[in-house]
Amino acid sequence: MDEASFLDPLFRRWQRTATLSREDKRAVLALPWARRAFGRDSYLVREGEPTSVCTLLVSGFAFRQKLVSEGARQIISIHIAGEFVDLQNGLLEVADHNVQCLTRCVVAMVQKNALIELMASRDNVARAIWLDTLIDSSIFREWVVNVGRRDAKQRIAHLLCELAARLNSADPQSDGSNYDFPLTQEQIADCTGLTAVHTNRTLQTLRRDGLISLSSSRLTILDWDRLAEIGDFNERYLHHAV
Amino acid sequence: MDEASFLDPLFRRWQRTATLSREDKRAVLALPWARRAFGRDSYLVREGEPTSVCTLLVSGFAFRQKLVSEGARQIISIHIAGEFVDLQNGLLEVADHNVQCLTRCVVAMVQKNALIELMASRDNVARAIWLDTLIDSSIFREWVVNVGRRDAKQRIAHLLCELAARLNSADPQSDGSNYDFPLTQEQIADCTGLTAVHTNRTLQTLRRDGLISLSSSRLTILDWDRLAEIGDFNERYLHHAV
DNA sequence: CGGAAAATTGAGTACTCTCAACCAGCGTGG
DNA sequence: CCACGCTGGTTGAGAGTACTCAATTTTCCG
Repeated sequence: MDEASFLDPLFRRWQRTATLSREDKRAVLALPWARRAFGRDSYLVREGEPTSVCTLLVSGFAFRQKLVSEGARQIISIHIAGEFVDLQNGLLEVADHNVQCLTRCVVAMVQKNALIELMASRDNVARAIWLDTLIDSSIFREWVVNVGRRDAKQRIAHLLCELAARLNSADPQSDGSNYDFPLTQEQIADCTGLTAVHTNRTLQTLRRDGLISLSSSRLTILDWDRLAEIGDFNERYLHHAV
Repeated sequence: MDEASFLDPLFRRWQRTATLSREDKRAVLALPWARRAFGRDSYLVREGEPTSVCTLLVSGFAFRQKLVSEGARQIISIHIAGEFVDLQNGLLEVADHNVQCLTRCVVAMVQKNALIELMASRDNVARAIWLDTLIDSSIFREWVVNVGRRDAKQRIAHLLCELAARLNSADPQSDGSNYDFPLTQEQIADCTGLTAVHTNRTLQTLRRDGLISLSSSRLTILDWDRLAEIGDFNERYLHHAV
C-alpha cells in the first residue's frame, strides 16, 4: 500500500457522513502518521496509561475491552478496518479501557495533538471526527441493551448481525452474509456477557435452526431475516456507519 | 432563576475540563434558549424522531432508555442537573434512543444548529462539547461492563456508587453518601438488566449487610469503601466529570 | 508432526426469573 | 376526614437459563 492511499479508507469513511471540502481532504491526508504492524492480542491502548496517539486501523480487527476485579473480561466493541480505534480517548488524558488486536493489524498512528489542531482549524473535520465518536457511542448503547435485556440466543444473533452489517457498509462489494469471522467462541462470550460453554451451546442451536453456518473462522448467515428478527436487530443505531 | 444564570451550570461544567476564554463564555451564554418544564416520565427525546434541539437539564433527573422487541426496557444512563441530555444526538439526524424525565425537570432547549454553529466558530467550545460526549461514552462503556460481567449485588452497588460520585462531583457541597435517590426499584432493575423482584431482594441484602440505607427515596451509603469494593467501582471512567 | 488453543460434551449447580399474592404509602375525591 | 385506588415495595414457591468444573475431541499453527 503506497503512502498516498494509506489514509484513504479513513477519508472515505468520514466522507460518507460529513461534508468535507477539497482543502479538508488535503489537510487530512497531510496528517503525519506512522505505519505499524501488530500481532494478535497486542495492546493498542492500555487502561490507565496516558494517551498520546490516535490509531487508525488500516487492516485487521481490533476490540475494546475492560476487566473487572475478578478478572473477567467484557468486550465493549469490535473494530474493523478503516476505523479509528481510539478517538474515544481523543480528549481524555488517561485511557479508561484497553484496546487489543483481534487479528494481525496494520495501523496508522497519528499524534493526538496533530488531530486536535486539525480539528481546531477545520471545523468540517472536527464535525466528522465528532460524528465518528457519536456513532461509536450509539453502538455502545446498543451493547448495553444487548447484554442487559436479551437472552443468549438473541445476544449472539445480534452480534453476528451487527458485524455483518458493518462489514457490508464498509465495503459494499463484500457479501455481508458470508464473511471471515474474527472472533473465537470465548471472545463472543466476552462480547455478550456469557460463558464460553454457553456460547458454544447457543451457537449450536443457531446452526441447528439453519440460521448460520460457522466453522474455521468463516461465518455464513443462511437466513438473514430470521437471524435479524431473533437478534432484534435494527440497524438504525449504526447510522449508516461503517 | 434569572435569565443570566440559567446556562451557568452548563458553563461551569465545561469549564471544569476544558479551557474556555472570556469570549467563549460570552458566546455560550449568548446562545438562544427556551426554558421548559416537564413532568415525570415525559419524553425529551424519542427514538426514531428527527432531532432538532439540544436539551440542557437545569434541574431534576433524566434517563436514556431503549426498548427491545419483547417490550423490556434497558436504561442506558442517568443524567443529573447541569448535563446536556442529548448532545449524543448532536450530529445524528434521527434519535436512536429515548430520553425521559425521571423526576420533574426544568430544561433549557437550544437549537441544534445554533450549537453546531457555535462549535464551528469557537474551537474551544467545540472541544468542550466533544469532551462532554466522550465522557458520556465512557460511562456507556462502563455500563456494558456492569451488566455484562457483574452479578446482581455488584451491579447495584456500582450504580449507587456512580450516582453518588457524580452528584458529589457536580456539587462538592453535597454529601455524596446521603442523597435523594431518584430511581424506583423497577428503574434500578432496568439500569442493571435485572428484574424488579430480584432487585428488591438484592437491595435487602445490601441493607442487611449494613452497606446502605434506602427508604422513601433517600439513600444513605453507610460504608462507602465496602460498597465501592463490592461494586468494583473505580471512578477513573468518570474522568472527574459531573 | 506435535503441542497449544479452540471447540465440544456431560453432569450438577445456582443465580436469576416468573408468576402471583400481599402490603404500605400517598394523593385524590367524595 | 376517611375511603379508595394506584404505584411501589415485599414475599413465597417453583422453574429455567446460564454457570461451573472437568474431561475429551478437534483444529490450528509453528
